[in-house]
Formats: sequence, C-alpha cells, structure tokens
Amino acid sequence: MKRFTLKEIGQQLNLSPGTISKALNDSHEISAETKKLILDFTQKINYIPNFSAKSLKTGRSNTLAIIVPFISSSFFFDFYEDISHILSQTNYKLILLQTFNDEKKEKEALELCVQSNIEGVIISPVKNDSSLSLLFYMMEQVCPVIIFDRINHQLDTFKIGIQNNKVIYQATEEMIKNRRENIILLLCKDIGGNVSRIKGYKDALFNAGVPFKEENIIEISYSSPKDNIDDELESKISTLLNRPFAPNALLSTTDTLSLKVLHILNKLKVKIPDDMNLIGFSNTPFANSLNPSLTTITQPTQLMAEKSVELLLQMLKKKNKKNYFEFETYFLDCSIEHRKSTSSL
Amino acid sequence: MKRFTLKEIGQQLNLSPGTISKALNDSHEISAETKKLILDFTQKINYIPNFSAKSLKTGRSNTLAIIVPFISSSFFFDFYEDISHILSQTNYKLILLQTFNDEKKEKEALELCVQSNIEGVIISPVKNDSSLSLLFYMMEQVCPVIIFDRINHQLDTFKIGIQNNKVIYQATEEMIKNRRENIILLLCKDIGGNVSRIKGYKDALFNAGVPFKEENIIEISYSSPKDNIDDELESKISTLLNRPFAPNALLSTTDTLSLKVLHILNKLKVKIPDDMNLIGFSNTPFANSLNPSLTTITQPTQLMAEKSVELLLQMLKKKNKKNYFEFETYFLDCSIEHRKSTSSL
DNA sequence: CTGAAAGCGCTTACAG
DNA sequence: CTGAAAGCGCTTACAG
Repeated sequence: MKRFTLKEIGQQLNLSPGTISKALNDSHEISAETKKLILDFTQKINYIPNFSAKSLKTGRSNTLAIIVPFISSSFFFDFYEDISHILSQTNYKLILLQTFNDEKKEKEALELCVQSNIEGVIISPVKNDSSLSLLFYMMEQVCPVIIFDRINHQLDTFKIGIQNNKVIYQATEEMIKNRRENIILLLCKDIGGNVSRIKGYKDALFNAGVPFKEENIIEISYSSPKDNIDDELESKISTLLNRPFAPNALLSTTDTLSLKVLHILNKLKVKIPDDMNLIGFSNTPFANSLNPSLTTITQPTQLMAEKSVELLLQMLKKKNKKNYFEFETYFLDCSIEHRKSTSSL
Repeated sequence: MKRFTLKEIGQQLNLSPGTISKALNDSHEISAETKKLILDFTQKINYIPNFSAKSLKTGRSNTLAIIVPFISSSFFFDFYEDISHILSQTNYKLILLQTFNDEKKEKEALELCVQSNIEGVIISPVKNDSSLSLLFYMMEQVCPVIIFDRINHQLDTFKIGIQNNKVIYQATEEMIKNRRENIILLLCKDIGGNVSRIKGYKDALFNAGVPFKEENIIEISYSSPKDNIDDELESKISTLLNRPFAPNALLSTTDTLSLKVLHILNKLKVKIPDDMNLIGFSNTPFANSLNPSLTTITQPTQLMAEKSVELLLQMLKKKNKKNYFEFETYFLDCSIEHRKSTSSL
C-alpha cells in the first residue's frame, strides 16, 4: 500500500492527471467508461487525495468552524454536538476551537480559520467588541460569520440568542407566586446579557410590587468553569443567609454557577426547596439526577443550532452578492423545566 | 485590509518571496535588519499565511488528531480536554474526530487525517480489528498512532489503558467486605475490556468464597450514550430485584450505564445505599452532587493523556527510524472514590 | 546574506 | 471526450 498522486494514477492508466481529477469530481466532461475505469482503480488502491493541494488550488476547504469560550460548559457542548450532527448530513466538515474567554486566543482561533480556508464561522465571542476588525475583514473577504449566544457583539451579521429578560422575568414571577419574594439573582460578571437579565428580574419584582434590593444581586467574576470561585461564592451566599431577612430563593443565570451553588447550599445544610428555592440556568442532562433534582431554565439549544446552520448555509450560497442580506438578530424563547428544587411555601 | 501573499510582500519591500519566507521562519540565513523590516511590515498588515500552501510544500501540518467513539462520554471528554490542554503548550494544533462506534466513520476519520497531513493520531478504536490495514499503513507511511482505552486492538504500537481486572476486583472485594455478596455486574456488550472485568469480578468472589451466579452479569448492548436502553435496563434490573434473593449491590462498568442505573434505581424506589450499594464507572464532575452522591471508579484520565502525548511526541521525534521502538502497553491504576452510594450493612 | 527557480499535488480554462 | 499547461502560495536546495 502506498500513497498515489493523480499523476501516478494517470501513468498507470495511460490518462492525464487532469482527466483523473475530473473523473473523481464526477465531471460531465468525462465518459462513463473512463470514469468507471478510474473509480475502480482508485478504489482498489484506496486513493486518498491530498487535501492541502486541493485547498490551495480551489481556495476552499469544505470546513466550517465553531468557536466557543469553553466546550466544557454544557450549553456550548450541546450546541457543538447539535451543529456537528446537522453538518454530518452535509458535505461540510467541522472544526472546534475554544477561546477560553481570552481575546488573544480568539484572535488566534480566527486567524487559524483564515489560514485554513475555513468557509464559515459560528462564534460566541469573548466580548462585545473582541476581534471586531478581524471579524469585519473576514466577513468582507473570507467567509460568513454567525454570532450566537453572546449577541451583543458589534459585528453586523446574523445573530442567534435568547430572550434573557423574558425568561428571567418568568422565573422571577414564578418564585414570587410561590411566595418567595426575597430572591437572589446570581450573575457572572461582565457578561453581555446581564443588563437584559437584570431588567427582567427588576420588572418582575416591580409588577408584583416587591421592592428591589441591590444587595440581592450577586456578581461573580470568572472566566473559566474551572476557576476556583467556590470560596467567594460560598462567603457571599453565607453573608446573605445570615441577614435578618434571609433570602428564600435563588436564581442562577449560568450553567457553571448553578451546579456550584447547589453544592454549596447542600454543604451549608440549607434545605432545598423548603428553605430555599433554586432555579438554575443549565443544559446538563443530569439535572434530573441531582440532589435535589434541579429546576432549570433550558435554552433551545437545538433550535439555535439549526437556525445558525441554516443562516450560515444561506450566506454561503449567496457568497458573492455583497449587501444581499438584511441581517437580523433572532431572540429565541427559553423554557423552565420544573423539578424538585422549587416549590411553594 | 487585504490578504497578502509572500510575493506581494516581497514587491512592497523590494525583496524576494524566498527571503520573506525565510525571515518569517526565523532562518539564520537572514540578517537581523532585514528580519526586523519584514516582521514590522507583516505585523502592520496582519499577514496571515496560507496554511494549505505551506502544508502542501512541506508535507507537514503541525496538527495531531484525537479520535474517540463519543465525545459526549465524560471519560473521552475529559481525556480530550487534557490532551488539548497539554498540546496548547506545544506548537501542535489538535483536531477532534468522532467515530460513533461505526467502523465506516472510523475509516473516514482516519482518511481525513491522511488527507490533511495530520502528524499523529491518538485513537480509541471501534473494535479490536477495526481499520487495521489502514492503521498499519498510516504507521508505516504517514504518522505515528497511539491507542488508548480500547487497548485490545491488534495494531502493534504504544497503548495506554487501565487495569480493568484489578479495579473491578477491588470494587467487588469492597462490596463483599461490606457484607454485600449478591452483586450485579453491569457491562456494555462487546467491549474489549469485558473479559478482564469479568475475571476481576469472578476472582474476587472466588477468593472470598462467594459463589458466582451467571445471572448476576447483565450485558446491555448499545453503541451511543443516546441509544434508548432505559427500558431494557429497567426491566433487567427489575427482574433481578424480584428474585427470591434480591441483589444488594451493583457495579456498573461504564459511564453511561452508571448514570442511567442511578436514575432507574431511584425511580424503582430502591433505597441507596440501604437496599442497594452502587459503584459507578464515571468521570463525571457531578458525582458529588448526584442523589445520592455516587461512589465511583475513576480512571486516571490526566495521566493517560500525559502518557499518550509523551509517547506520541517521542515517536514524532524519531520519525524516520523504523523499528526504533519496543512498543509497550501501559496499564494504569484506577481509584475508587467513596461517596454515599456505598456503605456497610 | 539575498535571489532565482523548481516543485509540492491538485484544478480548470482552453485547445483540439 | 481527453490532454497540455498554467498556477494556487508557499519552501528550500542551490547559486552567487
């Protein structure tokens, strides 16, 4: 077994390399007999084409990229799996890149895409203006870019995200209906969607006539699921619990925080749901097997993935038509999955 | 902003493309001043090289591949993350490919590696002889291959796996010491390591003088974590539970099965650990937050990842020396993490 | 220290 | 329907 080139195959079959190439690409220029001859032979020798040569010549790679902050975050993981599954039914391959919430790594990831002739990018960017000029350049000259999840980014393109304020409003409203009015809102610091989340929270309180307390908003600063924020989180929660009017509900707005806070509340012997209602933001499939099972806000991951791919493929089809698209931002609805960590008093 | 080629940069600076290339690769042939001139300019214009051209010319890609059955399985996920982290400290890039336990997909994945000039592969193969000739060809002519996890594969190379029989022996022994003698051993059908697992299980029973019962071994056939095996699993467990001498311990040997079985036992109102001790095979970080927290057999994932990369890099260094290596198989030790799903009677 | 030139393995416009 | 030839953007052995 040895690796053949088109030239060598041509020599073996007394045909030119160009003819072999055309046959393998099923060109209408080549006769059926010649095609069969060539295909039989290439199959026999298990011809494996040289991807770099093809890509260099054509400028195409048949590969899309998905760029996420952390693949270990279950939402991003699910999203990746969904994209991966959808693309497996097309001719496109997919590569996964992580930024670790680091602008430099993001730039490297995008440059890798340019280097590798990537044909389309789906990205949840590090910050609202991260890699802005590079992304703009890519949109103009390299390939279409779709932004998901962190849709406050300034690039003008299609964006797919969720109705943060709406779902936080619903969750808050539900807790109030359950007679839980002293609600902690737990946020990851400096995330684009926080403004919208706080708005949903405040609006729900306001409409129910519940006074807003500044101290009930906890922001934790971390950039990786592996950052050690447990102590800080525990101390902030303890402080609130030891106040005269201890909170009786907690709404956690990221995946990472939800699991940590459950663990901490268990450790602090806070009874869930009796003493504290808990709603997490999470896509973990284990929510059902947690102790107690966790009521979660679930993002419509699959829908987001489908829409992202759909829009990207649309843009790929019209690739040479500048200003062809009216870019839109899609806000999808989340749902609340009720489990044992919430109940009425 | 526009994409430059070396030729264009040469024109701008009145230098030849070759000189630009050498300067960017920090060749000793180029003077310090010229290098500075070129680097300043390429930085200014944000020169992004064409990867395909480089790869075509050199036959190298600076990229390694990891091929796993399912990235959604937490062991493979952790392993991938570890490999990814280790390689981020080198010059190598990493691509992730999944086989979904499908030999055809595995072949495609490996061919993609060949096409893309991948320089090394770390794989957990589908079956003991899957893609054997292709893997052999790759080892001979393309790049080194390391096998991990499913180390019964017939390819002659370095392999990194675990001491299945030893850890299953320990877990079984522990259960017996806890006076749990009627132990279900739960296996995924047709996995290479099962022989060794069953041996560990039987040996521990034998040495403790506990009679072996064929019916206590349950094999479930599935190839994906998403396969719907819940009903089958539930019915098989129910059957055993309804026997005159109901089992009082369960040892689950895969990640997927461990979480499912916990869920089913909870559903069947079996009290854990009182009525049933449960040890799972799992790397999930949530084991602590499960209901009840799950005693697990944990694979030394990071060690396995480190060893895999170490061996691969060693082989890469000596790439042109055939028969340079005495291939070995490494069997690493697992540990048992005790949590609330096990206790003595 | 710099440059000219060949060539990696494909594809494709063009010729016949 | 098939082939000859140019060229994608790099690298590198060789010349000077």
